[in-house]
Amino acid sequence: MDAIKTEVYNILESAIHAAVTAGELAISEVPTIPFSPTKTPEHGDIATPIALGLAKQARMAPRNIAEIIHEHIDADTLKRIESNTHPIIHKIEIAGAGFINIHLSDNYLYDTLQTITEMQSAYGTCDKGAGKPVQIEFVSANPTGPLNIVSGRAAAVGDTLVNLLNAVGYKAIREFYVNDAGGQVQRLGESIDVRYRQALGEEALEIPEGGYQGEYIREFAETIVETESDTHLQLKTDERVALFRDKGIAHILAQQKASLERFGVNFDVWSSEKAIRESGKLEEIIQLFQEKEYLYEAEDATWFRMTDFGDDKDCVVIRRDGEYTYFVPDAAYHRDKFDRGFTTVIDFLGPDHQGHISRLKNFVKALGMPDDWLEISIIQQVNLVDAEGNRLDMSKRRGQFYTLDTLIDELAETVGEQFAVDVARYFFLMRANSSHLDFNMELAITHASENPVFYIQYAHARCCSIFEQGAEQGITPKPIEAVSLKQLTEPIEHELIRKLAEFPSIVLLSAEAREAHRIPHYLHELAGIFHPYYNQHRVLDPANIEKMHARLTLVQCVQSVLKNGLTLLGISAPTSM
RNA sequence: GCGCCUAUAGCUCAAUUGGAUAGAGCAACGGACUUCUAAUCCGUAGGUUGCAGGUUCGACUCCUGCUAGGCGUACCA
Repeated sequence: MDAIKTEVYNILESAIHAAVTAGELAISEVPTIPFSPTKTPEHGDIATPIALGLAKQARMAPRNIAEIIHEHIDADTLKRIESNTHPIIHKIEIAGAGFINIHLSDNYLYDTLQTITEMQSAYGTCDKGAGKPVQIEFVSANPTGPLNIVSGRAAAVGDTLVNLLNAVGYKAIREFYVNDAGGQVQRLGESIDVRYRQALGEEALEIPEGGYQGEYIREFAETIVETESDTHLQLKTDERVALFRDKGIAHILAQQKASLERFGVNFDVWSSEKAIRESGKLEEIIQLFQEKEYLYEAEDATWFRMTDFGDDKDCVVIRRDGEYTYFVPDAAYHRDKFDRGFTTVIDFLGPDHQGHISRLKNFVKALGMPDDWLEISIIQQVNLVDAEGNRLDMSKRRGQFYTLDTLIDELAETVGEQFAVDVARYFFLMRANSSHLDFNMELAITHASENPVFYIQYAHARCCSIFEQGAEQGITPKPIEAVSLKQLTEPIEHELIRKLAEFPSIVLLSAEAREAHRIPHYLHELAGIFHPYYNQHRVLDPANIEKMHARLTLVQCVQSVLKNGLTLLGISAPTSM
């Protein structure tokens, strides 16, 4: 496809140059010619609005420009197109406001099948990223409680984006930043301490302000009592809180890791805030800021001149009590990312971190990193919608929340563990990151076509089933060289192949725009062509051997693309359902 | 008050980043299993893209101003 596109590009580009040389087109510079796949076959296979784009510069009507470009296409090429002997172009038409529509010859379709067959699981990949190292930080939930479903969404999105970036040639890694230092984990230690002492009979104790009320804290404290009894009561309170804090972090972190693993997300790097703090990097940064005169003292605290960077207020970096605010370890952490050599860093944050974006970017700028080095985007909230359409509220602090594990447990009850993960991942991925997501629990467990996950997986299973059935009848697919692809004459077969041909550009687009949701949509569309095809046309037909083999090749390609797409999403491609 | 996000079919969302006639799925209605899996397919219907302007050959997309909702705006992370 790429080679074909390039050839078409070159033909049009030289036509434009020729028109300019002939003095018929008054433009100073030939811009890049944009191509897009067409929405309807009437518009050919690919189209370009280049004539519309040149209209202003050339001071001519777009349609005229299109005509002129067409007339200046190399004479030999034109002759071959007209006589139907051109290897790739079947027809060039001017339509609408001045679109140049290119109808490709069937060779293009065969070429697509050839490419898929050759590349197999690599179909869809490319080396656009040129091996550039990219780091994606996501989830990064505080180690103070189980992962909620927003973290689940972030996990699915981040994981998939890493897959996508790697598919298009970057070297992307998954990183989880553990906030194992600071006020939140201190509160965790205090909360566990309260539950511990309560379990040992102390009364009149309350979870401190900002502490964690969750039942899991009580359970964990009771476990400590069971295994270690009351020995910790001998410690001073702050020592005991520190001990429980560390125990709690380790315990909850292990739980979070287990949940993520269950969800099919495996991080490459786990970074620790505590380690960053102990590395001395915070002091380096403070010193750097001091040298650059970004800091000043006021009200017994140290402030950063955020207003110099366009923010509406300055912010505290060292509190009155001498503690750093979270900005400092965060800035140090990002400096550390930079030092590790990533050319691009992407942070996915939760919806409650909106205020964070501009400040973090400003700190990064203050540290001298390029503006576009850090990309931050918010993964919007998730609402679980029950049968009645009611939304369940989630709050970690109030102690009642819907965890990622609960969600998968609940789904697994009806559809089994593997599909539970598949369905959850798909639902988390099918919306743009910036969109709020309504997770329809009822739809998720439906075993029918209205459930998009099953719809796509079923298409894959059907492909597999054809080969299985074929094998029973002693039919072995032939290698593509031995297949007459000309037998694929049905319009729906061409439509299917055109859709298959789109896959690599969808992958690339989705990776570069960081929009994972395009893959689920694409796969759904592909399945949406395959199912009708399957229904209308029989593949295994021993009465028509040549056609059968051509169709088997096509089905193999559909199967590959479905599988490759699902794999990018971390969703299984079942061979039977 | 200020900042970010969102507003598209009855519902949940897309729209190749400014291109041709705005598309899917649910929900509704009618039909198809002697067939490679009916977890499927075929058909019907659904729209002033929140409102008002602007930019241009062309706007769901960009700019301005409104309206409504969500989130943020800590010496918490």
